[in-house]
Amino acid sequence: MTTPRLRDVAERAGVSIRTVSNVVNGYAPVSDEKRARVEAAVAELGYRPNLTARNLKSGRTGMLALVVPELDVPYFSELARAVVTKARQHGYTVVIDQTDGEPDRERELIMGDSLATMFDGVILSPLALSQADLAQRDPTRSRPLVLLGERIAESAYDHVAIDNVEAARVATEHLLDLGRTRIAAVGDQPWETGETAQLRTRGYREAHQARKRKVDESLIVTTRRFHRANGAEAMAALLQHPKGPPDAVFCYNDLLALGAIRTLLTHGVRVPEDIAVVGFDDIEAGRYNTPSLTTISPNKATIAWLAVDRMIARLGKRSDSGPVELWAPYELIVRESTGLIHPAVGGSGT
Amino acid sequence: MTTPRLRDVAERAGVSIRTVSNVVNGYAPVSDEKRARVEAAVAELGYRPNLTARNLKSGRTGMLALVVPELDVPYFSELARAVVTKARQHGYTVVIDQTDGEPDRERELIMGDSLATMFDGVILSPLALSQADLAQRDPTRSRPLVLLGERIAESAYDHVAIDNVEAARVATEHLLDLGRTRIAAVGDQPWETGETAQLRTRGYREAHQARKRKVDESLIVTTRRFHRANGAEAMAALLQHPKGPPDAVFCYNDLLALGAIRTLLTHGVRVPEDIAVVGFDDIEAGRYNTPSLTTISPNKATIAWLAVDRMIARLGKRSDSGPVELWAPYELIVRESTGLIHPAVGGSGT
DNA sequence: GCCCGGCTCTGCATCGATGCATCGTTGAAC
DNA sequence: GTTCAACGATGCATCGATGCAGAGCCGGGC
Repeated sequence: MTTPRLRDVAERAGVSIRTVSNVVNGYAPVSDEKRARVEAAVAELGYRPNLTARNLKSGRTGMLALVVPELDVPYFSELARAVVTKARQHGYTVVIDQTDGEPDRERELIMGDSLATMFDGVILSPLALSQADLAQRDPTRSRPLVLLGERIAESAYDHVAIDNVEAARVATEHLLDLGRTRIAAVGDQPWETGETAQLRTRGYREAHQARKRKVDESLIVTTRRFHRANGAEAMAALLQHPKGPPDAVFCYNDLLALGAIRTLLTHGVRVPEDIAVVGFDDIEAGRYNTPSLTTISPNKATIAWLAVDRMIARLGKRSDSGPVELWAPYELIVRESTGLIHPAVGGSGT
Repeated sequence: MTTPRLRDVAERAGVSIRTVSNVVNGYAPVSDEKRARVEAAVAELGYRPNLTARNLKSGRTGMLALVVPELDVPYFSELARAVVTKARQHGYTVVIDQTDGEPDRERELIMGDSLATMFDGVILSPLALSQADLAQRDPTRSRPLVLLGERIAESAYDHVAIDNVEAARVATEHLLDLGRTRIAAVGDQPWETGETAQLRTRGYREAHQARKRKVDESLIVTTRRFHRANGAEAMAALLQHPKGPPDAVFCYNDLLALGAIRTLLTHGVRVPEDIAVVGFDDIEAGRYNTPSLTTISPNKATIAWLAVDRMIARLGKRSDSGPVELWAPYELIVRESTGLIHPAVGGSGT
């Protein structure tokens, strides 16, 4: 048995296709009698409107794509949740796609057929995509694109981010204020797609500069990715440092920090007494870790809110108001990994 | 400027619409000359096929919906990743939707218009949906639906799960084998939508029965949800138990266990010396926790694999072969929280 | 009694692409 | 030289719904 169409309902109710459409959509005035007949027919046949057809006619799908590198990275899944929730309030469905950081996959989603017709717009957290890729897009003819994160500052697109340099400086200064002198930085990525990491490294340097302290380049550790395993590995290497281990570590995200802490604890190093650790992102796992994790907390709800609002605005008006840069707030949350001992369990620290 | 259509390309290339379609899709043989002309026109105009129109004609969208309760729960995001990856290999795009456990939202996705026309099928991990809701669906006329998890065993749909009763029994027996005598169970949900939890409670009971031990009902703790906060709270309550704290805890998922461990450590209770803890799900956070978490590890890759394969099969053939039940393997992974001290950092335990 | 305005309701065209039948041309086979 | 198959290319109908213009009918006003 096939799905009933508007036409089937019309035949059964003895009215025109158009009238059924009107009833279903609550459009024009319809006499009570016909309305009742149509509604009965709809119920009997179990009619459901075909959204694909509707989309074809209207040119809009009511779907937004959210493209993130990895779904099982808490920062992204928490952010995704916020975006989905916010977009739903505006009547949009969000399709989440993960790229695994593959350039081809990101490119396909931004340039490809899907975006052109399946989604009304895309919110992208680029990882591998280069400036060149984005420049190749023709903004005047493409669907709206909102970028999340720091990259591609001078691009032709709206973008939402926090001030990574400043936030990294705040995190580093916190460690300096604790009297730590040999502060390692874990997570630098001195290559094309590591722009966010590079900004954090800059903040790390600025903090030292502001305090008139010299940066020990050998304490800046590169990691291929931002996972727990990378943090654990980097920390193991730091413990072997020729001048001895550092007395503090600024990790460029919470996963790196949690991996690093794991390594420290298994080696009998005390956190924060021997080595203090700061993370970045404020994921839930950090709040419940022992020791709980001091971290930079970007306001994910605000990021999601700004990104979705921006997208809605783009979708609404025809006026091309030029690319907009939006900054979301963040805060340093001090927990046990830098000295605060045993707060209320799971305390948010806010 | 508007998006070019097949027709625009045809005009520019001086051929028929149909020929352009053939070139774009690589269908029928086309002379090299016309092919070149068409390809040039496509490139010049920047033509992209309209997927909505294509979908309308073909009746398929190439999209599957994966519906989970909460995206930022690691178990689901890890599972989602596996499903997305697997489905992509079959040429399907997966749309992930979270329901926040709201019955209405789940119902809408299963019964509503979107499924009827926007997705070729749905893989659902039901939380709030009742048997009655599912029974109301007409399986013969709806799109394929594959259920994940334990619920609704006798439904009319394919379903993929692990043997929760047996797995819970294995986890509990592991604690009994360690010589623990007062084993708490954290996460029971004795209400309609808590079927998975109830199965785990059954396994917990069976383990005691098999060992000829009596269950202390006051050690079975109910939690509203399965988050870290719930585990922390439940553990705090258990520490106040009139007969004193238990000497082991079986938590119904890893988040509960991590929350519980956090509470224990902040109260100066040693894990596993004073209280051993077992979790369920094997999320990455448990591997890097200190102490690392002993847990039941359902094979998520297999679950995703089975679910997607089943879906593909349903989409392929017309034959209604009746609902299929598929069981995915699991294993107990012993780590520090039940006694294994300092394995290789991040060791998977496999 | 006639005309006009408003309210219902309808048919046709359209969104952009594909399935199918067909038509003209060419080359090979007899 | 004729027949026929294969090939290349095309037009029309169609997928399911909505926009638009207008038809039919009713009642009210003069």
